[in-house]
Amino acid sequence: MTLHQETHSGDTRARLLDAAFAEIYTHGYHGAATAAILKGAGVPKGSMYHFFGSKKALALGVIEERIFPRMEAFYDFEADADETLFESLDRIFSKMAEHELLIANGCPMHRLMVEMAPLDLTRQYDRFVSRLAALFRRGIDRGEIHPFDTEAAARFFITATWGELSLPASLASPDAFRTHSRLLLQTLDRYR
Amino acid sequence: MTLHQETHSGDTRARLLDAAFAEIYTHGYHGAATAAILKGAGVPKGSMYHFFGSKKALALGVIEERIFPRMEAFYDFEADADETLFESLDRIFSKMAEHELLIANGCPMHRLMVEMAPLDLTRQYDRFVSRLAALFRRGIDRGEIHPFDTEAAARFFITATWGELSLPASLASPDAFRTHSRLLLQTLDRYR
DNA sequence: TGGCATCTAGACCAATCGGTCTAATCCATA
DNA sequence: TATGGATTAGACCGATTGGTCTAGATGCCA
Repeated sequence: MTLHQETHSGDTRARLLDAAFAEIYTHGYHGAATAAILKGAGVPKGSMYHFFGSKKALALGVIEERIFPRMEAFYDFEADADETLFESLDRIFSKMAEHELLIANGCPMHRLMVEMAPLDLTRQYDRFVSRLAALFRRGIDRGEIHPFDTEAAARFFITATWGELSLPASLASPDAFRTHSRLLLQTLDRYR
Repeated sequence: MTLHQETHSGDTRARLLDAAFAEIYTHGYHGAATAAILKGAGVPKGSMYHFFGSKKALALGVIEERIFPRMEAFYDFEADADETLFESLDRIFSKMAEHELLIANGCPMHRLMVEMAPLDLTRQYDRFVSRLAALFRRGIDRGEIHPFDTEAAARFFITATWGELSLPASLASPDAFRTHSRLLLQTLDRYR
Protein backbone atom coordinates (compact mmCIF):
# COMPACT_ATOMS: atom_id res chain seq x y z
CA MET A 1 0.00 0.00 0.00
CA THR A 2 1.91 3.10 1.23
CA LEU A 3 0.64 5.49 -1.42
CA HIS A 4 2.71 8.70 -1.52
CA GLN A 5 4.17 8.78 1.96
CA GLU A 6 6.55 6.17 3.24
CA THR A 7 6.95 5.28 6.90
CA HIS A 8 5.24 8.20 8.59
CA SER A 9 5.06 6.38 11.87
CA GLY A 10 5.79 9.33 14.09
CA ASP A 11 9.34 9.96 12.96
CA THR A 12 8.47 13.46 11.74
CA ARG A 13 10.87 15.10 14.14
CA ALA A 14 13.74 12.89 13.06
CA ARG A 15 12.97 13.48 9.40
CA LEU A 16 13.01 17.23 9.99
CA LEU A 17 16.39 17.05 11.69
CA ASP A 18 17.83 14.91 8.89
CA ALA A 19 16.53 17.17 6.13
CA ALA A 20 17.64 20.32 7.96
CA PHE A 21 21.10 18.87 8.49
CA ALA A 22 21.47 18.07 4.79
CA GLU A 23 20.15 21.44 3.69
CA ILE A 24 22.22 23.49 6.13
CA TYR A 25 25.35 21.45 5.51
CA THR A 26 25.23 22.04 1.76
CA HIS A 27 23.75 25.56 1.61
CA GLY A 28 24.69 27.07 4.94
CA TYR A 29 22.23 28.38 7.53
CA HIS A 30 21.20 31.53 5.68
CA GLY A 31 21.13 29.70 2.37
CA ALA A 32 18.88 26.94 3.69
CA ALA A 33 15.21 27.80 3.10
CA THR A 34 12.65 26.33 5.46
CA ALA A 35 10.56 25.48 2.40
CA ALA A 36 13.42 23.32 1.08
CA ILE A 37 13.82 21.60 4.44
CA LEU A 38 10.09 20.92 4.58
CA LYS A 39 10.12 19.50 1.09
CA GLY A 40 13.17 17.37 1.86
CA ALA A 41 11.51 15.97 4.94
CA GLY A 42 8.12 15.54 3.26
CA VAL A 43 6.50 17.27 6.20
CA PRO A 44 4.09 20.22 6.35
CA LYS A 45 5.01 23.53 7.91
CA GLY A 46 2.67 23.09 10.84
CA SER A 47 4.59 20.06 12.03
CA MET A 48 7.89 21.87 11.91
CA TYR A 49 6.62 24.72 14.05
CA HIS A 50 4.99 22.22 16.34
CA PHE A 51 8.30 20.52 17.15
CA PHE A 52 10.62 23.51 16.76
CA GLY A 53 9.66 27.08 17.59
CA SER A 54 11.79 28.67 14.89
CA LYS A 55 14.34 28.03 12.19
CA LYS A 56 17.09 28.84 14.64
CA ALA A 57 15.73 26.33 17.15
CA LEU A 58 15.76 23.73 14.39
CA ALA A 59 19.38 24.54 13.62
CA LEU A 60 20.24 24.22 17.29
CA GLY A 61 18.54 20.84 17.27
CA VAL A 62 20.62 19.84 14.26
CA ILE A 63 23.84 20.75 16.04
CA GLU A 64 22.87 19.03 19.25
CA GLU A 65 21.26 15.89 17.89
CA ARG A 66 22.94 15.35 14.54
CA ILE A 67 26.25 17.13 14.10
CA PHE A 68 27.74 16.78 17.54
CA PRO A 69 26.94 13.09 18.06
CA ARG A 70 28.25 12.39 14.57
CA MET A 71 31.52 14.10 15.40
CA GLU A 72 31.87 12.24 18.66
CA ALA A 73 31.41 8.97 16.85
CA PHE A 74 33.73 9.92 14.02
CA TYR A 75 36.59 11.17 16.12
CA ASP A 76 36.52 8.17 18.32
CA PHE A 77 39.99 8.74 19.63
CA GLU A 78 39.83 5.99 22.16
CA ALA A 79 38.21 3.32 20.04
CA ASP A 80 41.08 0.93 20.56
CA ALA A 81 42.93 1.25 23.81
CA ASP A 82 45.75 -0.94 22.52
CA GLU A 83 46.65 1.50 19.75
CA THR A 84 49.67 3.71 20.18
CA LEU A 85 49.17 7.47 19.88
CA PHE A 86 50.47 7.48 16.33
CA GLU A 87 48.35 4.54 15.31
CA SER A 88 45.25 6.32 16.59
CA LEU A 89 46.09 9.52 14.74
CA ASP A 90 46.84 7.65 11.54
CA ARG A 91 43.57 5.80 11.77
CA ILE A 92 41.54 8.98 12.31
CA PHE A 93 43.22 10.94 9.52
CA SER A 94 42.86 8.03 7.10
CA LYS A 95 39.18 7.74 7.90
CA MET A 96 38.81 11.46 7.23
CA ALA A 97 40.68 11.31 3.90
CA GLU A 98 38.34 8.57 2.75
CA HIS A 99 35.21 10.46 3.73
CA GLU A 100 34.24 12.13 0.44
CA LEU A 101 31.57 14.41 1.83
CA LEU A 102 33.90 15.62 4.54
CA ILE A 103 36.68 16.40 2.08
CA ALA A 104 34.30 18.18 -0.28
CA ASN A 105 32.09 20.03 2.19
CA GLY A 106 34.23 20.42 5.27
CA CYS A 107 33.38 19.84 8.91
CA PRO A 108 29.71 20.70 9.50
CA MET A 109 30.36 22.00 13.00
CA HIS A 110 33.08 24.27 11.73
CA ARG A 111 30.84 25.61 8.98
CA LEU A 112 28.07 26.47 11.39
CA MET A 113 30.60 28.02 13.76
CA VAL A 114 31.83 30.32 11.02
CA GLU A 115 28.45 31.27 9.65
CA MET A 116 26.56 31.61 12.91
CA ALA A 117 29.20 33.46 14.86
CA PRO A 118 26.75 34.70 17.52
CA LEU A 119 25.93 31.08 18.30
CA ASP A 120 28.10 29.95 21.16
CA LEU A 121 29.78 26.64 20.42
CA THR A 122 32.53 27.19 22.99
CA ARG A 123 31.50 24.21 25.08
CA GLN A 124 31.50 21.81 22.14
CA TYR A 125 34.87 23.13 20.96
CA ASP A 126 36.44 22.83 24.40
CA ARG A 127 35.12 19.35 24.82
CA PHE A 128 36.59 18.37 21.49
CA VAL A 129 39.96 19.88 22.42
CA SER A 130 39.94 18.04 25.73
CA ARG A 131 39.34 14.70 24.10
CA LEU A 132 42.24 15.09 21.70
CA ALA A 133 44.47 16.41 24.48
CA ALA A 134 43.59 13.35 26.54
CA LEU A 135 44.72 11.12 23.69
CA PHE A 136 48.04 12.98 23.60
CA ARG A 137 48.38 12.68 27.36
CA ARG A 138 47.82 8.95 27.22
CA GLY A 139 50.68 8.72 24.74
CA ILE A 140 52.87 10.65 27.13
CA ASP A 141 51.84 8.53 30.11
CA ARG A 142 52.64 5.39 28.18
CA GLY A 143 56.05 6.73 27.29
CA GLU A 144 55.33 6.75 23.56
CA ILE A 145 56.25 10.40 23.34
CA HIS A 146 57.95 13.03 25.49
CA PRO A 147 55.80 15.57 27.36
CA PHE A 148 54.54 18.70 25.63
CA ASP A 149 51.67 21.19 25.93
CA THR A 150 48.84 18.87 24.98
CA GLU A 151 46.08 21.50 25.08
CA ALA A 152 47.92 23.83 22.73
CA ALA A 153 48.78 20.97 20.41
CA ALA A 154 45.17 19.79 20.35
CA ARG A 155 43.93 23.26 19.39
CA PHE A 156 46.61 23.41 16.74
CA PHE A 157 45.61 20.08 15.27
CA ILE A 158 41.91 20.91 15.23
CA THR A 159 42.01 24.39 13.72
CA ALA A 160 44.70 23.43 11.22
CA THR A 161 42.60 20.49 10.07
CA TRP A 162 39.44 22.60 9.89
CA GLY A 163 41.32 25.02 7.67
CA GLU A 164 42.27 22.34 5.19
CA LEU A 165 38.79 20.81 5.22
CA SER A 166 37.24 24.21 4.60
CA LEU A 167 38.75 24.44 1.14
CA PRO A 168 36.08 24.48 -1.58
CA ALA A 169 35.58 21.21 -3.45
CA SER A 170 37.50 22.62 -6.42
CA LEU A 171 40.66 22.82 -4.30
CA ALA A 172 40.14 19.93 -1.90
CA SER A 173 41.17 16.36 -2.50
CA PRO A 174 42.01 13.28 -0.44
CA ASP A 175 45.62 13.58 -1.55
CA ALA A 176 45.92 17.22 -0.53
CA PHE A 177 44.36 16.31 2.79
CA ARG A 178 46.79 13.44 3.32
CA THR A 179 49.73 15.72 2.63
CA HIS A 180 48.33 18.23 5.07
CA SER A 181 47.90 15.70 7.84
CA ARG A 182 51.33 14.19 7.22
CA LEU A 183 52.89 17.60 7.77
CA LEU A 184 50.69 18.11 10.80
CA LEU A 185 51.85 14.85 12.33
CA GLN A 186 55.48 15.82 11.78
CA THR A 187 54.88 18.48 14.41
CA LEU A 188 55.03 15.73 17.00
CA ASP A 189 58.27 14.18 15.74
CA ARG A 190 60.38 16.47 17.85
CA TYR A 191 58.90 14.87 20.97
CA ARG A 192 59.49 11.33 19.90
CA MET B 1 29.35 74.03 2.15
CA THR B 2 28.85 70.27 1.75
CA LEU B 3 25.42 70.02 3.30
CA HIS B 4 24.48 66.41 3.97
CA GLN B 5 26.69 64.58 1.54
CA GLU B 6 30.45 64.66 1.79
CA THR B 7 32.74 64.33 -1.20
CA HIS B 8 30.42 62.91 -3.81
CA SER B 9 32.84 63.74 -6.56
CA GLY B 10 32.26 60.68 -8.65
CA ASP B 11 33.56 58.17 -6.13
CA THR B 12 30.21 56.40 -5.96
CA ARG B 13 31.64 53.18 -7.29
CA ALA B 14 34.44 53.19 -4.74
CA ARG B 15 32.01 53.93 -1.91
CA LEU B 16 29.85 51.02 -3.00
CA LEU B 17 32.81 48.66 -2.99
CA ASP B 18 33.91 49.85 0.44
CA ALA B 19 30.45 49.52 1.96
CA ALA B 20 29.88 46.14 0.34
CA PHE B 21 33.22 44.89 1.62
CA ALA B 22 32.40 45.95 5.17
CA GLU B 23 28.92 44.49 5.05
CA ILE B 24 29.92 41.18 3.47
CA TYR B 25 32.95 40.81 5.72
CA THR B 26 30.90 41.15 8.89
CA HIS B 27 27.63 39.48 7.83
CA GLY B 28 28.66 37.15 5.04
CA TYR B 29 27.36 37.25 1.48
CA HIS B 30 23.88 35.91 2.18
CA GLY B 31 23.61 37.95 5.36
CA ALA B 32 24.54 41.21 3.65
CA ALA B 33 21.42 43.03 2.47
CA THR B 34 21.76 45.33 -0.53
CA ALA B 35 19.72 47.89 1.40
CA ALA B 36 22.36 47.92 4.13
CA ILE B 37 25.15 48.29 1.61
CA LEU B 38 23.31 51.17 -0.05
CA LYS B 39 22.79 52.86 3.29
CA GLY B 40 26.41 52.35 4.25
CA ALA B 41 27.58 53.86 1.01
CA GLY B 42 25.02 56.67 1.07
CA VAL B 43 24.12 55.87 -2.49
CA PRO B 44 20.75 55.19 -4.13
CA LYS B 45 19.83 51.87 -5.59
CA GLY B 46 19.89 53.14 -9.15
CA SER B 47 23.58 53.92 -8.91
CA MET B 48 24.44 50.49 -7.65
CA TYR B 49 22.67 48.77 -10.51
CA HIS B 50 24.24 51.23 -12.89
CA PHE B 51 27.77 50.22 -11.91
CA PHE B 52 27.11 46.60 -11.01
CA GLY B 53 24.56 44.39 -12.71
CA SER B 54 23.71 42.37 -9.62
CA LYS B 55 24.59 41.71 -6.02
CA LYS B 56 26.84 38.89 -7.12
CA ALA B 57 28.69 41.18 -9.56
CA LEU B 58 29.21 43.60 -6.71
CA ALA B 59 30.65 40.80 -4.56
CA LEU B 60 32.97 39.83 -7.40
CA GLY B 61 34.10 43.43 -7.57
CA VAL B 62 34.76 43.42 -3.85
CA ILE B 63 36.96 40.34 -4.15
CA GLU B 64 38.86 41.65 -7.14
CA GLU B 65 39.28 45.28 -6.14
CA ARG B 66 39.25 45.22 -2.37
CA ILE B 67 40.00 41.87 -0.79
CA PHE B 68 42.67 40.55 -3.10
CA PRO B 69 44.76 43.76 -3.31
CA ARG B 70 44.50 44.05 0.46
CA MET B 71 45.83 40.53 0.89
CA GLU B 72 48.67 41.12 -1.52
CA ALA B 73 49.69 44.21 0.42
CA PHE B 74 49.29 42.52 3.79
CA TYR B 75 51.22 39.40 3.00
CA ASP B 76 54.07 41.31 1.52
CA PHE B 77 56.47 38.43 1.83
CA GLU B 78 59.24 40.15 -0.01
CA ALA B 79 59.00 43.57 1.59
CA ASP B 80 62.55 43.44 2.86
CA ALA B 81 64.95 41.44 0.73
CA ASP B 82 67.54 41.50 3.51
CA GLU B 83 65.33 39.60 5.91
CA THR B 84 66.01 35.92 6.49
CA LEU B 85 63.13 33.49 5.89
CA PHE B 86 62.40 33.25 9.58
CA GLU B 87 62.49 37.00 10.05
CA SER B 88 59.97 37.42 7.25
CA LEU B 89 57.64 34.80 8.70
CA ASP B 90 57.91 36.28 12.18
CA ARG B 91 57.11 39.71 10.84
CA ILE B 92 54.03 38.54 8.93
CA PHE B 93 52.63 36.46 11.79
CA SER B 94 53.21 39.30 14.26
CA LYS B 95 51.42 41.73 12.00
CA MET B 96 48.52 39.31 11.79
CA ALA B 97 48.35 38.78 15.55
CA GLU B 98 48.12 42.55 16.03
CA HIS B 99 45.35 42.94 13.45
CA GLU B 100 42.25 42.88 15.64
CA LEU B 101 39.72 42.66 12.85
CA LEU B 102 41.60 39.78 11.28
CA ILE B 103 41.76 37.84 14.54
CA ALA B 104 38.08 38.47 15.26
CA ASN B 105 36.59 38.07 11.79
CA GLY B 106 39.04 35.86 9.96
CA CYS B 107 40.47 36.21 6.48
CA PRO B 108 37.88 37.83 4.20
CA MET B 109 38.97 35.81 1.18
CA HIS B 110 38.67 32.59 3.11
CA ARG B 111 35.19 33.52 4.34
CA LEU B 112 33.93 34.23 0.84
CA MET B 113 35.57 31.04 -0.38
CA VAL B 114 33.67 29.01 2.19
CA GLU B 115 30.33 30.73 1.78
CA MET B 116 30.32 31.09 -2.00
CA ALA B 117 31.69 27.67 -2.86
CA PRO B 118 30.53 27.81 -6.51
CA LEU B 119 32.66 30.90 -6.96
CA ASP B 120 36.01 29.87 -8.36
CA LEU B 121 38.88 31.39 -6.40
CA THR B 122 41.39 28.80 -7.58
CA ARG B 123 43.60 31.33 -9.36
CA GLN B 124 43.83 33.62 -6.36
CA TYR B 125 44.58 30.68 -4.06
CA ASP B 126 47.26 29.30 -6.35
CA ARG B 127 48.87 32.68 -6.70
CA PHE B 128 48.96 33.06 -2.95
CA VAL B 129 50.50 29.61 -2.54
CA SER B 130 53.14 30.42 -5.16
CA ARG B 131 54.19 33.58 -3.41
CA LEU B 132 54.71 31.86 -0.08
CA ALA B 133 56.48 28.96 -1.75
CA ALA B 134 58.79 31.47 -3.44
CA LEU B 135 59.69 32.90 -0.06
CA PHE B 136 60.54 29.41 1.18
CA ARG B 137 62.60 28.76 -1.93
CA ARG B 138 64.58 31.94 -1.42
CA GLY B 139 65.45 30.75 2.06
CA ILE B 140 66.63 27.46 0.60
CA ASP B 141 68.66 29.18 -2.13
CA ARG B 142 70.33 31.36 0.46
CA GLY B 143 71.23 28.34 2.52
CA GLU B 144 69.12 29.44 5.48
CA ILE B 145 67.28 26.15 5.47
CA HIS B 146 67.60 22.71 3.85
CA PRO B 147 65.44 21.87 0.83
CA PHE B 148 61.87 20.63 1.27
CA ASP B 149 58.60 20.54 -0.70
CA THR B 150 57.89 24.27 -0.71
CA GLU B 151 54.50 24.05 -2.45
CA ALA B 152 53.15 21.52 0.01
CA ALA B 153 54.50 23.52 2.92
CA ALA B 154 52.94 26.72 1.59
CA ARG B 155 49.53 25.08 1.31
CA PHE B 156 49.95 23.69 4.78
CA PHE B 157 50.80 27.09 6.22
CA ILE B 158 47.92 28.84 4.47
CA THR B 159 45.10 26.44 5.24
CA ALA B 160 46.32 25.87 8.80
CA THR B 161 46.36 29.62 9.39
CA TRP B 162 42.94 30.07 7.81
CA GLY B 163 41.60 27.47 10.18
CA GLU B 164 42.85 29.28 13.24
CA LEU B 165 41.64 32.65 11.95
CA SER B 166 38.21 31.23 11.22
CA LEU B 167 37.49 30.67 14.90
CA PRO B 168 34.60 32.83 16.11
CA ALA B 169 35.56 35.91 18.11
CA SER B 170 34.56 34.15 21.33
CA LEU B 171 37.34 31.61 20.82
CA ALA B 172 39.91 33.69 18.97
CA SER B 173 42.61 35.81 20.57
CA PRO B 174 46.01 37.21 19.64
CA ASP B 175 47.61 34.86 22.15
CA ALA B 176 45.90 31.79 20.75
CA PHE B 177 46.95 32.88 17.29
CA ARG B 178 50.55 33.38 18.40
CA THR B 179 50.64 29.91 19.91
CA HIS B 180 49.23 28.50 16.70
CA SER B 181 51.80 30.19 14.50
CA ARG B 182 54.63 29.24 16.82
CA LEU B 183 53.68 25.59 16.44
CA LEU B 184 53.31 26.09 12.72
CA LEU B 185 56.80 27.53 12.45
CA GLN B 186 58.24 24.58 14.36
CA THR B 187 57.31 22.51 11.33
CA LEU B 188 60.30 24.04 9.60
CA ASP B 189 62.78 23.35 12.39
CA ARG B 190 63.59 19.91 11.07
CA TYR B 191 65.04 21.53 7.94
CA ARG B 192 67.22 24.00 9.73
C1' DT C 1 24.76 77.26 -25.38
C1' DG C 2 22.80 72.99 -27.02
C1' DG C 3 22.91 68.23 -27.03
C1' DC C 4 23.90 63.81 -25.33
C1' DA C 5 25.65 60.24 -22.48
C1' DT C 6 26.35 59.33 -17.77
C1' DC C 7 24.67 58.98 -13.46
C1' DT C 8 21.27 59.76 -9.61
C1' DA C 9 16.93 59.04 -7.36
C1' DG C 10 13.62 56.27 -5.36
C1' DA C 11 8.98 54.42 -6.30
C1' DC C 12 7.75 50.12 -7.51
C1' DC C 13 7.70 45.00 -8.37
C1' DA C 14 7.33 39.92 -8.00
C1' DA C 15 9.24 36.46 -5.34
C1' DT C 16 10.62 34.62 -1.25
C1' DC C 17 11.56 34.83 3.49
C1' DG C 18 10.33 33.06 8.33
C1' DG C 19 6.34 32.68 10.95
C1' DT C 20 1.08 32.41 12.41
C1' DC C 21 -3.34 30.46 12.67
C1' DT C 22 -7.31 27.53 12.46
C1' DA C 23 -9.55 23.43 11.09
C1' DA C 24 -9.10 18.69 10.42
C1' DT C 25 -7.29 14.36 11.80
C1' DC C 26 -5.05 10.93 14.44
C1' DC C 27 -4.61 8.08 18.32
C1' DA C 28 -4.18 6.55 23.12
C1' DT C 29 -6.82 5.91 27.00
C1' DA C 30 -11.02 5.74 29.82
C1' DT D 1 -17.15 4.26 21.75
C1' DA D 2 -16.44 8.87 23.70
C1' DT D 3 -12.99 12.29 24.90
C1' DG D 4 -9.07 15.26 24.50
C1' DG D 5 -4.36 16.14 23.70
C1' DA D 6 -0.92 15.54 19.97
C1' DT D 7 -0.09 16.15 15.35
C1' DT D 8 -0.95 17.33 10.51
C1' DA D 9 -2.24 20.35 6.84
C1' DG D 10 -1.65 24.31 4.24
C1' DA D 11 -3.80 28.85 3.44
C1' DC D 12 -2.31 33.04 4.81
C1' DC D 13 0.57 37.03 6.59
C1' DG D 14 3.71 41.11 6.87
C1' DA D 15 8.41 41.96 6.10
C1' DT D 16 12.23 41.78 3.35
C1' DT D 17 14.70 40.15 -0.52
C1' DG D 18 17.18 41.31 -5.05
C1' DG D 19 15.99 43.64 -9.09
C1' DT D 20 13.46 46.96 -12.63
C1' DC D 21 12.07 51.20 -14.52
C1' DT D 22 11.38 55.88 -15.60
C1' DA D 23 12.13 60.68 -14.79
C1' DG D 24 15.29 64.00 -13.86
C1' DA D 25 19.89 65.96 -12.63
C1' DT D 26 24.63 66.48 -13.99
C1' DG D 27 28.54 67.37 -16.54
C1' DC D 28 31.42 67.00 -20.68
C1' DC D 29 32.17 68.23 -25.46
C1' DA D 30 30.83 70.44 -29.81
